[in-house]
Amino acid sequence: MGLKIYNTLTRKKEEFVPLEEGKVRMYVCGPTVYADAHIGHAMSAIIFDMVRRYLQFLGYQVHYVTNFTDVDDKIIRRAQELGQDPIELAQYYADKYLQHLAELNVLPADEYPRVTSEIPHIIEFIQGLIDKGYAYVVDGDVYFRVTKDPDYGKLSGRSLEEAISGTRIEEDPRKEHPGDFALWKAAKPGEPAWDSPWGPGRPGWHIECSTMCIHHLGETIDIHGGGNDLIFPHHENEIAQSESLTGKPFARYWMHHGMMQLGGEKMSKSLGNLVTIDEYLKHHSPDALRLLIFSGHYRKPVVYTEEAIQAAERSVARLRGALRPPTGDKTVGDEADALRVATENAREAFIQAMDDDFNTSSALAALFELARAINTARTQGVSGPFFEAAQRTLKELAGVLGLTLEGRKGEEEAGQLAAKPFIDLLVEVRQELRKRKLWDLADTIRNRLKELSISLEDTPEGTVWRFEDEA
RNA sequence: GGCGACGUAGCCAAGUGGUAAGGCAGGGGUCUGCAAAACCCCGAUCGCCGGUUCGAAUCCGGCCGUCGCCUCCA
Repeated sequence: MGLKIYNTLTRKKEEFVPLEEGKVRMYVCGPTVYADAHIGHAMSAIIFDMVRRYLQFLGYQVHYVTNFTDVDDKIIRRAQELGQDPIELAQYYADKYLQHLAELNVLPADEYPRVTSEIPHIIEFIQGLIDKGYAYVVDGDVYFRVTKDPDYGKLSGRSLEEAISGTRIEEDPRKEHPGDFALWKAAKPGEPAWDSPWGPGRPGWHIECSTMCIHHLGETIDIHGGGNDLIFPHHENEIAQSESLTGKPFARYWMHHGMMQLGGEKMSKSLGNLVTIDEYLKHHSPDALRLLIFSGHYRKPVVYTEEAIQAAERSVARLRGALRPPTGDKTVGDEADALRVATENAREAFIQAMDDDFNTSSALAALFELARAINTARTQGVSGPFFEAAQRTLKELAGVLGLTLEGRKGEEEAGQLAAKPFIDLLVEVRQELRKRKLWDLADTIRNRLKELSISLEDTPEGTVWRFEDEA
């Protein structure tokens, strides 16, 4: 068996074999930082976080690099509008994005290169292409010569003619071929610029990723990922540049995920149909976003709606609920045995699903089945090692998907802690009311607490209460 | 116009040749003073039409619909 990954380059699922045994070199294209990131960006980070976590779960040592584009036309324009320094603006949004990723439980990358930190390498890269005849200089700009690259178009599956016919590429008489793309852009007045052999300027978009990738991970990497909107021209051009320079395959597996949609269209900054991560986190949990994303396949689009995220929130609550403590004391017997078997089955089903090109939807089904088995066992009075093992497995496998199965933390919790003795007191009083069969008053307390997001459950062992975000 | 993906119960969604996972919502039941939580039971023949096959949601062709890329984009 083993892991299979769908490779955009070959349009097939392929068995995953890394370049170097036990190690994976992985690069994911990060955002251009000129505004608040939205949950489509979060989705990209979350999907590759899951890929990375699963590879680590399988025992691979993963070297994970993702970048920030911190110099480009949009950043410059936005900075000019705001009267700010473009590099500082980019820095601000990059920092904010990193903080959001942490809140979303995305593991930090090993490196976060940026355009501004790679300029010398980029210049060297471009010079290498010029020396080999793959690039040419015009008025301080440098362009890649697509006609010199025989397999240009192999990733996106379009020929050079197709790539340009019917497109809206502006004819630029200075370019040899309309498909030629900029490696280096001569600086206009007031723009950030670096000295280069071709005059002051800044890198084009595609060159940065190629350079960072090769610089930090080597000439051939295992996995190169991004949204499917990057296939053309971005990744196509990355391949062209990189392979023309090194003569070696650039990436062995190209992974592309589908887009997050809002209102029937791709969520995007240019369309303005977006939910920022900031906004999302004010109302919903990180786990719910993961559940929404992973309930479908990563290569398909995800439609974001308020209803969908609330359904996901309830699904997460179900998984969390399975982590509640046992209530009985049966440590052995048929019931305990059944739970042991269910645990083993869940692990197996989870791995089988994930091995099949990260079929998270199917993997989640295995988690829900395990949750049910745990709940059944709890009702039957099972506890002890098998119960603990089942819960540990649920947490572990959920963790591979980056789900924490924990309630909210931080400021809210501080306030909640302070309220605890008072809630205990109310619950105690209500118990007394129930003993005296004063149901009206007892129910009033329960209802009023419910309005404050505190739910009460009367069990045979007594009343338990919890803040609604917790298990 | 070119390239590509998708269309499965009320909603989300796996499954891609042998008679349909899972989640949310809904209905019924067990439990409960009533609830809640949990558990049990109930639901689809897979966009439409035609073809291949002993057999298709699953392969082929056509049609309809949705989305993505072809321009900055996760």
